Parts: sequence; structure tokens; C-alpha cells
Amino acid sequence: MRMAELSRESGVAAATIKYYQREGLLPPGELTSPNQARYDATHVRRLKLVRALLEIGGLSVAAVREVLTAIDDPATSTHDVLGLAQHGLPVLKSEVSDEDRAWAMERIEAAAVARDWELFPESPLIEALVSVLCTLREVGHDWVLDALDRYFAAAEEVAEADVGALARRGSTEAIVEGAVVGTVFGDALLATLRRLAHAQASRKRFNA
Amino acid sequence: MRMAELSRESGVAAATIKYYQREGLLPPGELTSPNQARYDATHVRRLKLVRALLEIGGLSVAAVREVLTAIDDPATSTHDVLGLAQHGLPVLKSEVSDEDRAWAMERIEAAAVARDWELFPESPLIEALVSVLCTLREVGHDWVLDALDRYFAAAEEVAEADVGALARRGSTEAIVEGAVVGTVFGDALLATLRRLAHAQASRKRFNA
DNA sequence: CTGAATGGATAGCTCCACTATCCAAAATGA
DNA sequence: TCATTTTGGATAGTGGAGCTATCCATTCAG
Repeated sequence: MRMAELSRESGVAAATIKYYQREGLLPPGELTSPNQARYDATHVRRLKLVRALLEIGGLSVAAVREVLTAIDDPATSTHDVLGLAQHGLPVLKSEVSDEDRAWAMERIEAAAVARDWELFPESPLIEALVSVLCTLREVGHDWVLDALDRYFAAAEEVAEADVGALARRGSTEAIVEGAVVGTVFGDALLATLRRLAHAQASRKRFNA
Repeated sequence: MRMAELSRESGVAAATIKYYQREGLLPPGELTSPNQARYDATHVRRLKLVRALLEIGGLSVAAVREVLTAIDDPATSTHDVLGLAQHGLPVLKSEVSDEDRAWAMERIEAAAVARDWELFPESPLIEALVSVLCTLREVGHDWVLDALDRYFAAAEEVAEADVGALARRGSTEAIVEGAVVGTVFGDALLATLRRLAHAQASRKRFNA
């Protein structure tokens, strides 16, 4: 398979494919001569994954590169990848006052204890969580957090399903790639379903 | 309050505030003379909301404008806003083959029936959902969908909490603004918690 | 009265994700 | 064989988004 076919197969313009190669999102084809290369099904697959991460996952090209680097690195362990998979999130480093942080941590810890979670307060995920809570407070909508424990419960529900499904996969590479894909696409899936469920819940409560 | 103070209070550069005004994200101040305006706490609050929608919600300026227009429109009803709140999602219109669509709809309907949801197959939300499922299939990771019913369950869990919390709010405007804010920020909250929960679930399953 | 700040208009900046052009070296088809 | 595509690789250009900077006439503060 050469460039034209790879482009047709994947639905991505040839110039864009070359761009992705330059950016390290797609490995080079196997060179048959100094200026001819051959591609195969793995390139098609990788290309589809890149497009999906960009379009559905909403990742930047740089974020996609990081994610793919982790997938391709044989040293990446299953445990690593679950910690790494936050690369998709806009890592927000908003400055938060000490008292706001304390308020947020109190809320988080209360909900975590109730579900028997063990927290590592200095992890970037906790940072992100604190940011979200404080921002909600800032804009005067901290009532959202009245349901924080149910958010925890829902997150636990899907996470257990995710880890279960992941564990059922075969090789380490399959698990690593699955973790990344599941994390990114699961967000989109969950967000969409939540909106659908809003419609259901509001019908159930007000109309029926 | 004049520009300098509004800027200090909100942490947004004056030039940026002017830009937001031009873009219709922030109402003009009350003119005291042809070229002097006064601002108040509502402007500070709105500004913080704009920043939060941009940074945490990840919305574009155009999307923020739509959302705020809906909030400000007195004609927006509670029911409207829950349908409208999908404005935050990247509305993906990927072309899907008929058989892929059929495959996706089958999965979706099965899960919906199990939870007693009523679907409207031509709604944009269903379209988005079909896109996500088909893309997962395309990239060879449809095993994620083995847990689709648990995603439905989790979505229902949070949606009911959302609608319940919303119903507890007072005025119509409070509900409308709450719906938008809750939808956008809830996504960020849920995504972050899901990653935290991944760590918990993987510890529980493999380490403990 | 004087210097700083303001609202409003306009132009410019940086980054990002592509896209287009060019070239010499294959590949293809007659 | 030999004209015509196609290719990989390099480089430059494009368009949109989200600010940011400059200018100007007016107005405010000391």
C-alpha cells in the first residue's frame, strides 16, 4: 500500500498524513527505496485512532503524540497507563486560595471516605478536582456538589466496568492501548449519555 | 466600579474584557457619559462564569455566547435548556455507513430498553452517540461497549441527581443557569472522578 | 490644570491544524 | 523506451481562534 491508497482507506488527505508523520503521530512507512515507502494495515488503524482522538476525544496534536508515545513504549505498564490517562484532560492549574482548597478537600475527603477510596492529596487529579470544585464555588453554583457522593458512585460504577473489561483483554499492549482509548472515548460516551439521561430524568420528574 | 477594578476583581485583562464585550459575552456597563461606563457585581460574576466555561468547560467563545444567550433569554424554559445544554459537546457529524448505524442503534436501544428509556432516534444526541459507538468500532475497541449498560446506569445516576438538585432551586432563571452550569461542569467533574476511580478500581483489583 | 484612565475602534499577534508547492527520484503505462 | 503520473521529503503558506496592543477623543482625579 502506498500513499494514495493509505489516504483513500483512511479518509485523510495525503498532505495531512505527511504532517502527522512529521509530528510523530504516525510511524514512517517501510522504505523500499530512498524515496518510496510502503504502508500496511497498522498504518490505517493508527491513522483512524489519531483522527478519533482528535475529533471525538478533542485532544490536541501534542496530546495525541504523548498518548501514542505511551502506547508504543514497551516500558509502559498497566498501572502506569491508568495514571497517565489523564493526559486528555485540560490540566488546569488555576490558582486557588488556601481556604478554598481546604474547603474543597474537605468535601472530597468526605465523599471519598464514604466510598472507601484512598486519596493521594498531591496528585494532579486531586488538583484538577480541587480546581473544579473551587470554580463552581466561585461562580456561585456549589449546589452542584450536593450530589457529589452520587457523582462518586457513578464514577466508581463505570471505572469498575472499565477495569473489568480491560482485565479481560489479552496482551499487555492490548491493555495499555485499551486503557488510553477507553479513558478518552469513555468520557465522550459518558458525557453524551448523561445528556440523554437528563432528558429522561426531566421527563420522568415533570411530565409523567 | 470601572474597568480597572473590574479587571482586578475578575483577574481578566482589560483588553480581554473589551474583547468579550465585543463578542457579546459580557453586557456593556451602564453609561454615565458617552465614553464612561460603570460596572457592578453582576459583571464580575458573569466574567468569572465566562472564564470558567472557557477553561474548565473547554467551550469556544462562540459556544459560550450561545450558552449565555440561552441563559439570558427569558423565553428559555427549563425543558428547553436541558435539550439545549448539548451545546458544549463537539457536535460530531462523522459520516457513518448504514450498517454501522444499524449496529450502533441496536446496541443503544437494547441498553435503553433495559433502563426503560424512551429514545428519539433522530435527535442530535443519538447522532452523537452513534458516532461515538461507530468510531469505537472503527478503531477496533468496541469491547468498551461490553459495559454499555453500566455506562447507562451511571449516566442515569448522575442525571437524576442533577435534575433533583436543579428542581430544588428557586426561580426559573436560577434553574436555567443551573442547568447550563451543571451540564458543562458536571462533565469535567465526572471525567476527573472517573480517572480517580480508575486508580481505585485498579488498586482494588490488582494490588489488594 | 495636568496627567492618568476610559470607551470605542481597529490592527496586529501567536498558536494551531492543516494545506499547497516544489523537487528529484521512482513507478506506471503505451 | 519514454512520456506521464506518483512518491517522499522539505518548506512555505493559509485560515481561524483567542487574545493583545495601539490610537484617540473624552473624562476623571488630585
